[in-house]
Formats: sequence, structure tokens, C-alpha cells
Amino acid sequence: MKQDVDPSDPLGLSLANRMAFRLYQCANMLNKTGTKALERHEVTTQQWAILGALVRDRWVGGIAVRDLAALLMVSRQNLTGVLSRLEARGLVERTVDANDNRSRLIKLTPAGWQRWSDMQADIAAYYADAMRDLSNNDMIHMLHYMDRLRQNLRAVDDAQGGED
Amino acid sequence: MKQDVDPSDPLGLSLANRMAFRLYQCANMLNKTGTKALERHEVTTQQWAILGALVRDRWVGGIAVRDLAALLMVSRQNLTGVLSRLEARGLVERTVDANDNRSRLIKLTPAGWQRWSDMQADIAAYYADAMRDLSNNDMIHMLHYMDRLRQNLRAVDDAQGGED
DNA sequence: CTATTTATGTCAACTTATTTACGTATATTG
DNA sequence: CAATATACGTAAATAAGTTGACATAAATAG
Repeated sequence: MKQDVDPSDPLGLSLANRMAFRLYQCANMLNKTGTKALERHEVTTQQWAILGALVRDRWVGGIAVRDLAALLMVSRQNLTGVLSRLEARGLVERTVDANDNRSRLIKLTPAGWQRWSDMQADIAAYYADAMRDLSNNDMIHMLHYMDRLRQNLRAVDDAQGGED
Repeated sequence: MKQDVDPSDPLGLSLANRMAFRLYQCANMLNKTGTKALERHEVTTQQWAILGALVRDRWVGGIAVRDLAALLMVSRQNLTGVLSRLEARGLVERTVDANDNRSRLIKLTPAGWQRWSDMQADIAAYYADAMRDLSNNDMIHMLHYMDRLRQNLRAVDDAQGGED
């Protein structure tokens, strides 16, 4: 029987607070340790997430900044900065979208593809450590909860005015 | 039967990747929406976490920067910046630790206590939305997994050289 | 006791995240 | 068709996160 967090329920409030705090800690640590684990590739976790998106079949032909920002759930402005650094290092290219002069299609360069390939062994090793003692089933459960949370936060965001 | 992520197991790898990505998205969105929800109090989520730590009984007498950084799992350098902004706004004070001249004890000011009190209604309302459809039991399960993850990441961090 | 090592909080540089703003292009309206 | 509204990617400012570095204080070793 699912209930919303009841503002008058101290336990629910405490659990929500602990969850938010744990999320904060884990996200920061994932960023710190992940970036360190991939250090020899000179790719931060955020850049890694972008590379990971771009290798997907559906976006091999390129993806617009706006769409990539929506996928990552970050602002276009922030993405501009991250992409610029990736572009400066030759891992992604920006091409004008033939159908919309304002839009830029983001694609991996051959060097980007190679970098992604080079990273795989270290990625796997890192995840083995980061997810130690969490079974596939555990992760599936966790993903289920986090999906719920993500949907909630998206709804809150929309209610707050969304982007721009 | 718990198994580590097997580097040769595509499902495990995929799940781990999705988890990391979901964590990234949720943490960013939690920060964005939480900061917006508390906007009228002019307190970011990170500052909120610090205030939340300082109101606890065990730290009413003050906590050293190093200890607070360890609790939050952020670097001392970063914490210095956040604390400086909080101090500039009169919500925390730094006092020299009588037992160690190098150390600063961080405490809430009376204005900080008042701010914390003022925030409570908006915090509860925000959590009600953010945790919608997640029962107390769901959250307890999720905390269990995230604790496991946090411990893993701390171990990885230590193995990578830890702080400094 | 002195010399050396370690610890404390902060500074500087860089990356990432948000918001506000804007020039330019595209879509919509009348 | 022209006027208006909206969309696109990027610039600027601010907050938060990391690493490397450092002046000063405290702990440790000989």
C-alpha cells in the first residue's frame, strides 16, 4: 500500500532526508572515483556519459544539443561547455543540422570511437568494484526505485517551470 | 546469491551503467528542484545538507571542517567555499578550536537555527512531491542498496589514495 | 631537545551545474 | 505576407565539486 511522504510523519520525512543525503554522497563519490578510474583516458564521468550516449545506434547519425541535454537531464548551457571541451580534444564534432540552421548535430569522431573502445576494460573493472556485492537482481530493484524517483523529480521540475 | 559485476557479463555491465547514469540524473535533478523549492530561503541543497548536519545534537557544540567534510564526503577545499558563503550570510560561524589552533569549529548561528526552522514546511512539501508513490518500505529498501553502494565507493576511493 | 613528518584550513585552477540573457533562425498567428 | 512568438546554441555570472599546493600548527621520531 503505497503512501506519499506525509509531512506529519517523522519517519517518512527522516527516510526521505536520508535518501536525498545518500544520493548526494553516492553521486559525488561516483563522480570522484569514476573519473579517477578513467584517469588515463582523460575522460570525466560526465564526458563518459556523453560518449556512452553517442555510441548508441540511434544517435550515430548525430543528436541535437537540445535532445542530448534532455537525455542527460542537464541544461543546454552546461552541455555546451562539456561538448566544447570534448570537441577541443577531438572526440566529438559539431555539424550544422541541414534541416535547421540553428541546430548542431553532435557526433563522435573516429578518435572518439577509439577512445570509447579503449575505455571499456577500465569501465568494466571500475563497475566490478563499485557494484561489489550488488547482484543483478539488486540492481534491477534499485533501478526500479530510481526510475520512480527520476519521474517524480521530472514532474516537480515541470511544475517549477521546467527549462528556460 | 550475490555476485559481483562480472566484466564478461553484458547484463551486469549494462545494469551497472544504467545505475550510474540514473544516479547522475537523479542527483542533478534533486539539486535543481530542491534548490528551487527552497528558493525563498536562499539556501541551496548543499547548504541545506550542512545546516541539517549542524542542527544535530552531537554537533551543536561545533564540528571541525575535516569531520564535516568526512560526513558529507566532499573535499575540505570545497567545504571551505560552501561554509564561507554560509558564514557571509550569517548562518554559520567559525570559531578557533581551543584544543588545536589550526582547527575551526563550525556552528549554526541563531539566524542559522531560525533559518533551519523556517525551512521545515517547504522541506516537507518538497519531499512529499519528490518521494511520491515511494512508500516508507520502498525507501528503506533503497537506502539499503545505496548504503551498499556508498561503502563500495568509499572502498574504491581509499584504494585510489583517498583524500590528499 | 631538535629534526622530520603529518595534519589543519584555505588558496588557486579547472570542470560541472544552474540561471539569466541574447543573436539568430524558425514557427505561428492574423 | 508581416508581425509576433518560440526555439536553438552559446555567453556570462554564480555555486559546487575535484586536484595540487601551501603556511602554520601539532605529532612523531631519534
